[in-house]
Amino acid sequence: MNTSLSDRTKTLVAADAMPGGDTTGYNPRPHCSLPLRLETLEPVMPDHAISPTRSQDYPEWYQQVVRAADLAEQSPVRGCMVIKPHGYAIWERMQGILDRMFKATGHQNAYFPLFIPLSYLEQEAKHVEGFAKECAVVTHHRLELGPDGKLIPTGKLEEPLVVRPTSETIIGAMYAKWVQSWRDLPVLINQWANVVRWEMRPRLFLRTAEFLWQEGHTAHATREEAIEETLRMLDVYATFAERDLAMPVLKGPKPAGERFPGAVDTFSIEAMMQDGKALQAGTSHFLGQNFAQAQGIKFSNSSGVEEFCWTTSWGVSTRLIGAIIMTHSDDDGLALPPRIAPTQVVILPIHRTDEERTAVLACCKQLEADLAAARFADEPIRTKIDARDMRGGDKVWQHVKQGVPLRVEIGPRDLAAGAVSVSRRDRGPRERTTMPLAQFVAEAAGLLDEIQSGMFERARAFREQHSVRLDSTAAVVEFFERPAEKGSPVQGGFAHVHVADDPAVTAMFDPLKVTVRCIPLEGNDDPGTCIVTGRPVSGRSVLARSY
RNA sequence: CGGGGCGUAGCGCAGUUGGCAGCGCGCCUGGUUUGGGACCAGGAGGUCGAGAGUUCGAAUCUCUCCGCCCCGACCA
Repeated sequence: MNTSLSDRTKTLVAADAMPGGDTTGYNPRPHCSLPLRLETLEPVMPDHAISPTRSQDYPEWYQQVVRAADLAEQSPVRGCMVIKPHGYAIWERMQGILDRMFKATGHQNAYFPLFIPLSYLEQEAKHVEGFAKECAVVTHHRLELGPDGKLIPTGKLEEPLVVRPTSETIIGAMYAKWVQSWRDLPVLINQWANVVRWEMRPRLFLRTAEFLWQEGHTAHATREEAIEETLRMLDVYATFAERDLAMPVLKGPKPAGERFPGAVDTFSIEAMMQDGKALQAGTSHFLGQNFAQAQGIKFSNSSGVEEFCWTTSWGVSTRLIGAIIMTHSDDDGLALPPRIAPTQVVILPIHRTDEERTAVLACCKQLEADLAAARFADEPIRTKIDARDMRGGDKVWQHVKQGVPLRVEIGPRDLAAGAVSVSRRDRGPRERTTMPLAQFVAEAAGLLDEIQSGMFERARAFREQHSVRLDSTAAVVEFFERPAEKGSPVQGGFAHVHVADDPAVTAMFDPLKVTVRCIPLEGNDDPGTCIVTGRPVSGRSVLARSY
């Protein structure tokens, strides 16, 4: 930004408001004083592409990252977002990988109705209680033109229909018809769908009135088999989160108060976001026979005796996109783990003349083909040539903000030298390395692998750094009330504490806005006594603030 | 649904005795540039969130409604 002094005088406020031409346009100091800027005589250059930074204003930073990466935006419908192509491409990656994992564990996809008869929801007492407050209800099926030209709903339905907040009841009703014999079991079905939960306070990806997800619903002959399924899918989610999203998670059962309405046991994977809060990134429920009894999902066992099925359900949603953002992104915008990135390598041609353009583009296309022939994570490397006619710097920053793992620039000088210049999203945005083109082709997959594991390690180190073992209520209070350190958005973190699953525990930490997230299944052979009730417990629970 | 903040060009904002709707960025065109978020010139773009009211006259005053953001209650 080579602004002359006089120009700067004219554009001071704007320069300050738009660091480096950031199109998000966030302006933290709209009334920036003129003299202050003139004194320094420095061009107002940004330190970061995203403003505010994480430590300045974490929630605002999150929204700016979503916008700068062009993932989604608010729709005209309250609480509902539009998922834009880049955001949807990430979701499609997630779908692709998870879908393969579901199939590999024996599941099939099917599709059930969006609408659920009101009476179905009433079948399971706790289930109604849990979802009643956030249901969209369809009561009419026709519109008529009123005298004032406005449309009026008419044709009242006999029985109102609920837009599914989850599909246990409608799917269970079908299972009741499908299952008769022990030979019909297990039923292992998944559906990719949208659901609606009329949330009070929506946030892009993290909590929207309508969201996309998958919901697996299974029915089994025995309790053991259903529990095994519940834990198997929890493992699938944990593997996916850690291997593909580079997001370390804790998995374990939730306390009674945090259970899915109608479940006997709810297990979750919990991830730590960069502000120290926990995000429930996936859940797997053991439903016991609750739904089977409510809906009559019965079978004759091999002895001819009629029994109720044991069912499970499990799901992850577009919330995972929010999880990626808050796990990996930095003050320059989104950073995508290579395995989930829709584009892993972006090739940026640099040229002036038409001859240069032709030669450079030819080289780019060859590189694209070479990379497609190379493999990373058992797939061709996903490459995009960005030949748009716009300034190079602008283009580079767009890809930084969109989180593309590797950027490759090819200009006439590189062409002459048979080289490329390579930048990594996990390094500084201005860092570049020049290497022979052939070497890059050979090493690209390795680089992606290094970025992937580096992102995971960094996230894990962050979580460990903000995790503590605490042994008194006073220590817990101190941990969560201690103000964030300068330059850090983190307040609190994960506290591993001995607590019983008891209302007294919930009440104790309620003022801190801290809850028991889960009781980790792994590395938790650590018996002790509950710091609130004094009862013996077999291991530590994780206390945290959560999304 | 409670508390707080806010709705003026795509984005960020200015516009307080009510009197022609502005600035910057972005966008378009032309030119000069080009290995790093360029410069010059010209241009397009707004029923000022919606409705009602007060007034000769409303972005500005009054009322109602809608939406967004933050904090709470609820949740994937």
